Amino acid sequence: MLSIGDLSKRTGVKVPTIRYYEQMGLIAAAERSEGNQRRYERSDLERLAFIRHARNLGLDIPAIRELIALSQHPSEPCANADRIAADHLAAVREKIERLRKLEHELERIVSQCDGGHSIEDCYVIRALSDHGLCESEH
Amino acid sequence: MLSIGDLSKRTGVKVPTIRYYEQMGLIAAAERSEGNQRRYERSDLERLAFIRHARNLGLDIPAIRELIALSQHPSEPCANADRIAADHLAAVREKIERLRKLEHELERIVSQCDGGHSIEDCYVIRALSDHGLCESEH
DNA sequence: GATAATTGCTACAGTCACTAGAGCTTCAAG
DNA sequence: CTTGAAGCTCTAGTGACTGTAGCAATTATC
Repeated sequence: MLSIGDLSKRTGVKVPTIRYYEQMGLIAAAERSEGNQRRYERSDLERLAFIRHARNLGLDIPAIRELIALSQHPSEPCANADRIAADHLAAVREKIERLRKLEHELERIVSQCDGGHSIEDCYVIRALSDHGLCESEH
Repeated sequence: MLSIGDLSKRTGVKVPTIRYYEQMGLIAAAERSEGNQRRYERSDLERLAFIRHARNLGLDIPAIRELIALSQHPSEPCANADRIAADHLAAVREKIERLRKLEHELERIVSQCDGGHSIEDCYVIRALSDHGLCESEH
């Protein structure tokens, strides 16, 4: 039986975050000791590792909840799990695309300004004031 | 003199967002009509366009506040403006890096699962359960 | 000029995934 | 048996808005 602190140390998930996941319904409400403290088993360790891993990959809590629900029906088809991951991948790719454009624009703006003159002539400020100086929409 | 709705239509910034920017000190509190409604001038249009442009580039509100303050001292050196933009560019690049790694890992996970079998054998679920199946740390 | 539709006002709650703090109780070690 | 660490609940704060409620003012139509 592990205390919440033990579970935290073993999974790298902070104590308040574990309680938060319980509140969000990602992990079952733990058994309690006589003094009302949470006591965990090995299976909670695995569950929490699953959650942490999914969060590290950027999945949000509803998606994780759904994946957990799915994982509890081993004989069901896995199309839904596949879809969740694929949708997330698509979202990640969109974010990258968007950030790439920003990177481009910022690169261009920064490269025209070496910080060695006055605000009056500063390309950073001018570019922000006048969208016409931009190459792409954003 | 423009109403807040006019200003909104002309800049593409939503009405509540304009009020929010006022509250955050990005735009001066507007003059009011007899009936206590905000009335704006041409200069507010420009200011708001500046803010919107900076937000579109991903700059946060404290950064924008600083840029606005800088822009009001035209003869000061522009090193600070340059630094804000360069720092932001660096942050964008870091985000892209991180998302690239996620993309890679998700790609790998998704490609091993065609959605045509059962949860039991689902690579998406297995990969989330077992970090050892991952190629990189995350 | 009356009425109706739109727009505006303030203030507060909600978003997401936590994180921090207050004020208290329980536990483990010496 | 005492002390300090760890645990408990509850509330509020993060960032940049967005949505809602309940009004007041303005504009358009008749």
